[in-house]
Amino acid sequence: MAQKETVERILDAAEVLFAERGFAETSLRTITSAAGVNLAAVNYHFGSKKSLIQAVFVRFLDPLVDEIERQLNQLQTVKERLTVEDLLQVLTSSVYEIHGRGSNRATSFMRLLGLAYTQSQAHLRKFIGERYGVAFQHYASHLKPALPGATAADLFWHMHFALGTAIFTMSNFDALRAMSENDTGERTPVDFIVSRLTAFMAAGLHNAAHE
Amino acid sequence: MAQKETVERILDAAEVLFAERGFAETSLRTITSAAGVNLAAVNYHFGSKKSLIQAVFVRFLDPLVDEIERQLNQLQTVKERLTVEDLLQVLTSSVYEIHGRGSNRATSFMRLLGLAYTQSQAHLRKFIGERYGVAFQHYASHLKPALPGATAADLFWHMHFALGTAIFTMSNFDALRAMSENDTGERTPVDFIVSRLTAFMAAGLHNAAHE
DNA sequence: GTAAGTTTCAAACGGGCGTTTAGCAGGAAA
DNA sequence: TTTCCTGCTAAACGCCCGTTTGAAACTTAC
Repeated sequence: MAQKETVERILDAAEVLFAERGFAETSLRTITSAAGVNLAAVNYHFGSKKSLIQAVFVRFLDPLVDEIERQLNQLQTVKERLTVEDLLQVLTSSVYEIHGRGSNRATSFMRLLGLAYTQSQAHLRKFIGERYGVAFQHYASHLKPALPGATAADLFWHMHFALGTAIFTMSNFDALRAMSENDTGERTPVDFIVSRLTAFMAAGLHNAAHE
Repeated sequence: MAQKETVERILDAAEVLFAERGFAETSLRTITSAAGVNLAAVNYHFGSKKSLIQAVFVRFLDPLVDEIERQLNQLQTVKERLTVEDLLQVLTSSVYEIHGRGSNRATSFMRLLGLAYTQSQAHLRKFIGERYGVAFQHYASHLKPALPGATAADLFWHMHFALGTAIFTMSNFDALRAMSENDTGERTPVDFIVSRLTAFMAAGLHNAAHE
């Protein structure tokens, strides 16, 4: 009990602080003092800072990937060929299913996903690729029939364009919303942004098939 | 002469190394030894590491922003209302104009632009906003008539969706191209990627006006 | 109640960091 | 020739980092 509490508290603090400042910029001392545990606890329970970073991702991604898989399979029993819009919908509703609609844990974690790409943490990218590569390929395999006429190269690039749009937007969510509030004078509702984002991605993806 | 050489060599090394590893992860010792200059030279010529980071951005962005402005003005003497495609074309041809088509300095710098968003360098975002905010607004002002029917919120969000797509793709350019080569077995030409990227962005942007 | 095993803790370790300092080299000005 | 100034440099400063250690505190099992 006491153990689980410590581990859980470290993960909670690390998830928030990594998202706010990045991995290299967040020290173990900052994490452990925010979590109210001893500095040595990280190395005792996780072994190293690298392993802690990976553990943060596992705790979030494992249930999310399972939920996506579940929704994909369920949808397939109803429709034979899924549309681009279906596939994007699966992503957002999976996040909602796990965390509820207004969760800022989700947007905070999207920032982590973005950091995983842009920060120099080769071990993390390798780890994510190894652990979630199959699930990613499975999801991608549904996109091919949804975009008839697109070549393999088309698919690859347009999928990553869409991925980039989502990751960039989500990972800078708070900053963008603050800027928009400055510009237009009113706070944009999350649902509006999400629906516009998916529409943007869908329009771009469809473009892959029409050439 | 001797001075300029040292300053220039520090900027060259810093630009490459920051892009490869990020700001916090690149030490002044790494930069100065790569540049072949003394460690203290950075603080002597730039004052601090923060100022060095800003100087890297100024050296790249100042000429680029000027070129974009020039092309915008020139285009306006020919056409009264610029299209989305025109505006995107200005961006790519400005980069080409300054660095030539195949330059990897451009893609390397795009990575820096991405890092400026995602890394915790508040001073840098503030600096960029202050120095280039006006130019950004000017560019954005051309987008409004190009997308009739879009509200201010539509414009803001779709523009940042597009920005995110570009920054994410460019800043992970090498990694993405390596993945694609793994997948499809052949190396995608830069021109193909750029043209698909702009088409993706244009399709998404047009989507803002049609609702 | 005692032994064994787990978890927590304060303290220290070696190392890398950004920055500062005091002095050196060498051309320009007098 | 001397004086000044700018560019440069070796060495050191204090600080924070991730990790390790050895003992204390607590649980569990017999």
